[in-house]
Amino acid sequence: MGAPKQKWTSEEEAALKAGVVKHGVGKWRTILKDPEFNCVLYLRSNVDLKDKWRNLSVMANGWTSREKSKLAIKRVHYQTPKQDDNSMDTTLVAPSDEDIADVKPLHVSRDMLQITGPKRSIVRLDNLIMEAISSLNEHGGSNKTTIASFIEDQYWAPTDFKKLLSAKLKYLTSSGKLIKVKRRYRIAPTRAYSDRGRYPSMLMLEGRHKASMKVDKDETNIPTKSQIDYELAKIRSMTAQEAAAVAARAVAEAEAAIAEAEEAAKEAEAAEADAEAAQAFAEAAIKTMKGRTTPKMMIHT
DNA sequence: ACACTATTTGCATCGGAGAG
DNA sequence: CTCTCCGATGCAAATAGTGT
Repeated sequence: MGAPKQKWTSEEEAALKAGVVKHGVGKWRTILKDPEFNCVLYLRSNVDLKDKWRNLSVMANGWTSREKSKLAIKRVHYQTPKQDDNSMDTTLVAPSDEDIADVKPLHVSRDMLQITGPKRSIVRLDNLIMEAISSLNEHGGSNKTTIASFIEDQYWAPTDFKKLLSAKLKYLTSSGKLIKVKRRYRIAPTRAYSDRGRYPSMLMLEGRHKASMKVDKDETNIPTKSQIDYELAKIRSMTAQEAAAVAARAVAEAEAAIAEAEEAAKEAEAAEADAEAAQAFAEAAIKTMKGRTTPKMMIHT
């Protein structure tokens, strides 16, 4: 074929993984534009990134090249619910059995479950939770136990699944994707800018995006174009060793971020446990009160 | 000026070719 | 057989053009 094969170096692989951790799967252009990874990946195109990620995913799942061609990254066609992994639109349109949710190398995030079925291998817990709530379709939402049972019935869950689930529920609630009422979770209405399935990204820097920029500036730290140009110029002048060092640093930072997130999840879980204990105590107290009062005097809660 | 439609542009995926 | 490259394709957003 045209260009000679350019084998992926470990630095490039690391940068790609770090990029996916930072920006998510499918954000190839964004990863490429990120000054943190561009120094290593500047020789690659967005298609290259996608291809390599496909390969990594296949390897991580132990599929052969034959299976790969049929199964590798078949999933809901990207555009239909075009979105970030965290977007909740997936939950509204539950994937069919034919679909394969995000296929990712296992080490990128522990926030996924292995699935015993022949087609699915790894899906994000976020999506499973949304799928569970949506499928259960219980009036007033579903509680944690029901959601856990639903997921465990269908998928292989890791030993610390309950912990992960609590943390994730907490996170989804705090981020507004779920609404928690009396220990039941239900899906929150779709947010404005996710209805097109696109989250703000570096692409917004491009001229034609500027006019329509709706991003809350307090939430994003978007560098100016000149800053990016400067970074890119700096990066391009680096030697291979320097570039590799920058990539390694990027990976280390990404790993640190993951560790931090996991720590935060643990704290969230502990907080939730406390809250649940308090609620249980309150309910017990109310029951006691009810037992002591005549029906006429019962306080309506 | 505004609304609507057509065209262009950018990005992502799929699936196959072929070098190594 | 694996891994990379590449063409075809589809979708969404931006932009240009046109009518009222």
